[in-house]
Order: sequence, then C-alpha cells, then structure tokens
Amino acid sequence: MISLTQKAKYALKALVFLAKEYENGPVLITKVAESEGISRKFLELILLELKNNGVLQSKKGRGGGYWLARPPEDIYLGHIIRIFEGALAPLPCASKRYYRRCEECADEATCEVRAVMLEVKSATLRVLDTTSLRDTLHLGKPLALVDA
Amino acid sequence: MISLTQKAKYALKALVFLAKEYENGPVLITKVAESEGISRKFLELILLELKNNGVLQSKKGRGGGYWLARPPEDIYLGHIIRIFEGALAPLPCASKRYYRRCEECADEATCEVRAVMLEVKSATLRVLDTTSLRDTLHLGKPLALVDA
DNA sequence: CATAAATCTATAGAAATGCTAGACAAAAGG
DNA sequence: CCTTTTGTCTAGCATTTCTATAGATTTATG
Repeated sequence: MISLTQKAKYALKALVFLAKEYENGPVLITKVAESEGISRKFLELILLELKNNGVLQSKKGRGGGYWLARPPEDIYLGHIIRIFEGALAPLPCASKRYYRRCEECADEATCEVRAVMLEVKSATLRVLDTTSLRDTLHLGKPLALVDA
Repeated sequence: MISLTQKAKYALKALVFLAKEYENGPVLITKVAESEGISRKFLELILLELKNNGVLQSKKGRGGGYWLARPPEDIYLGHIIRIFEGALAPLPCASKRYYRRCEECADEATCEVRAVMLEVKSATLRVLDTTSLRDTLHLGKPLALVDA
C-alpha cells in the first residue's frame, strides 16, 4: 500500500507549479515538464485528465497553455488524488465514494480490520481534504496544525 | 493509492482470528482459511511469511498449527502491514525505513508534495503503530481516542 | 496558409499481484 | 518403523496496472 502512483505524484507536482504561476496566464506544457523533470508526453496525459475533471483549463495554438480552473485555495489535494487513484481508503469496504464489499467478509459491521481502516482513512482525509494547493506553498512551517 | 493488497488484508484477518484464539494453542491453517473465507493455499504463503518475520510460531504434524509468537497486545498493525507492503508512506521519499529519492526531484528539502506526504504518513502511523491486535478486538467503541 | 500548441487514440513493455500445483519435510501415533 | 497429519518451499502462470511512447488530429494565431 499506500503508495502514490507516478501519475498522481506528477499531477501534484504540476499543479503546485501551476499554482505558483497562477497569476501569469497560460503555461506551456513543455515548461512544466522541464521544470519538474517529467516526460513531456506523459505529462500531456496527466494534464488532459486534470482538464477533463475540471481542475485545469487550456487554450490551443500560440499563446496557449494550461492554467488552474480555480484559485489555488479552492483546489484540495484529496480531490486530485481521487482523480488518479480512486479511493483514499486502504480498503474498498472502508470507502464512501468507491465502496465495494469484500467478497470473503462474513460480517462487515463487526470486521475488526475494516474498523481500523476506517480510522486510517479518516486520518488521511483529515490531511488531504483540508490541504489546498495554496496551503502547500507555505513551506517552512507547513501544516503545523496537524501535529499540534 | 493507499490500497492494501489482498495479501495484507488476509494477513490482518488471519492475525485477528489467531488473536482471538491466543489462549487455545495451535490453530490449523484450514480452520483459519475456512473461518475467514480465504483460499487455503494462498493463506499458506501468508502465514509462512508471518512466521519468517517472527510474528507467528508453528508446529508440524498432529496437534500442530499456528499461533501468535507474542501476546496480541505486543503486535502492532503497522509492523504487519510493512511486512507485506513495505513503506507506509505514500512516497518513498517520505519514508524513513524504506527511503528512496525521487529521480526527478530538484530539491527534496523544499518539495511541497513531499511535505504534505510526510503529514499523511505521520497521520497513518499514528493509527497503525499504536493499534495492537488486542486493540482491534474491542469493537463497539473501537479506537475512540483517535477521533477525540 | 504556416506554425504553434493542445488533444486524442492506440498500443506495448514491464512489473506487480493474486493465485494454483505439486513436491518435500517433520512431527506424532500406532 | 510406517502412516498420517500438518506445515514448508519452489515454480509458474494469468491478469491487471503502471508507465510510458508514437503518431495523427484539432484548434487558434498571425
């Protein structure tokens, strides 16, 4: 478990980059790719998927490029990761949006493993669904509240 | 992300079962398999791996079977999951025991994505490294402290 | 029209995952 | 001993997922 795919990682890196450039209009895919060290062609797929999910907007031709569809403070990491990974819960039976029953499970309501995974999920969401792209830009003292 | 493999899930289920049987001596693999709805052959691999990692003990021949090598309160879920999944952090660059650098990353120290994933990891560990097999047996009000 | 840029489709290699089959080893009972 | 019971180990395979790559297409600008 508990590993982000390259795709999701690249998506996050690209979005952080675009968040920094938010005021500057369209950004070329090539620029993002070079700055973040990502294969240009692979990044295309990723930005496209983000666009189809309403996270990015784009314009073709000269002066074109990609930009955030909403301000960085309105884009949460949980949303992004769900686009590429689906559920954030460690088990489908612990997920709300992507719920799926475990075939072998006799009684979900008393399943100890599920109970713990609900806690893990809850802890994960408490970070990912409260951290926006803008929040990630404050390094130094980032997310100190989570450890408080 | 953040999805347990079947193997890890089965391991946890088997261990919870063995925790309940802790006082009763060796338990047959077949009994665990049937009770938890797991393929017997697949479960063999899993219990073996747990044994090789010192979590279980076993005895061959008549009256044989598997049992927990330590009392349920001394076996933490984080330990189990690491056996099957490796790192608990969402990215290798955020893991202590399984650290690996991201090839494309220009500067890990200022990487915003890594910073957030350190938080996610920390939140995950706070659950998995403080919950023992014994803790999982108290359903009803399980782990209430985590949400407090 | 020429050029720059995003868009879309298809596909393919590599790795991980989930599982099965079958031979082997050891312990206990008779 | 010999048989039965039970865990141990190795190999392999089918499927899926991941990570790209290639190439053709569409749209906008000047």
